Amino acid sequence: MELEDVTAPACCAPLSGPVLGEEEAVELAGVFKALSDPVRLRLLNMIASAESGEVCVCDLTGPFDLTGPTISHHLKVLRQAGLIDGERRGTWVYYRVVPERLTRLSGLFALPALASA
Amino acid sequence: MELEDVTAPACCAPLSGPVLGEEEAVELAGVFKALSDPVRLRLLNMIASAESGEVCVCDLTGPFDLTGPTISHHLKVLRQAGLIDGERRGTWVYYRVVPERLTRLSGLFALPALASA
DNA sequence: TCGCTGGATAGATGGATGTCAAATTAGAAG
DNA sequence: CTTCTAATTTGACATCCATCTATCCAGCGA
Repeated sequence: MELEDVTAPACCAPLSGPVLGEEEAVELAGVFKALSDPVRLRLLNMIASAESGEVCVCDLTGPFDLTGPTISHHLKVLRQAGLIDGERRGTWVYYRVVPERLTRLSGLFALPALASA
Repeated sequence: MELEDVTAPACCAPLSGPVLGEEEAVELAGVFKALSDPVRLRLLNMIASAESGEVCVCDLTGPFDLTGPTISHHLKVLRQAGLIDGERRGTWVYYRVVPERLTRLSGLFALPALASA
């Protein structure tokens, strides 16, 4: 289940911060691209709101009118973005969120006052 | 400079919240799609970090190795996502961020504890 | 070992998207 | 009115992406 994390040093400085370099912009855009699909957002929502903190893939296929491979593809994209992490236990695979990744994004949209005076 | 805002009722409930409906997911995904391009992220960054709170389009074209129409296109996407707003004054057009829109996004990534016990 | 099931991968395809060149609109100045 | 500049729109093109079908891999049990 190892998968290269392309977005390691991404973000942390708010969008209104000093200057967003081209490289940082590319990395950040990658994360947002992973979030730019309704199915992936719902998948992430289901995983993030799970009572046990994790969700079996077998429970993620049902709610969607999509084939298994498609769901698998979306989970892979979320995984590559570093937003979720998966583990195989026996026959089933379980996914959970990567908390640091989500809380980091939160700080991006802070605004510095917008003092008009 | 009027432009339909497709994302009006989007967001507010955190991603780890109850259940993300399909419609909400589509709207939210639209906002993230607008943020999923490096050029647009840098544009938003420049606008959000402007001293005066606004930036002339004429100052946004230079930093990029792109043509005017392309920059204009990206600004339109950000505008349609409700992230920025533009105003024409004489010959020039000035863009500024829509603060509510950015601060809203911030709350999306809050996590409820992740209590493993 | 064989077969069954859950999940991932590979390849193909239709639709979306970033980019540019050319044409168009909006103001300002002669 | 004409012309020049700033910015957007239009149309075209290459690329990317979500989805599918078919295939393959990993565990479990008989």
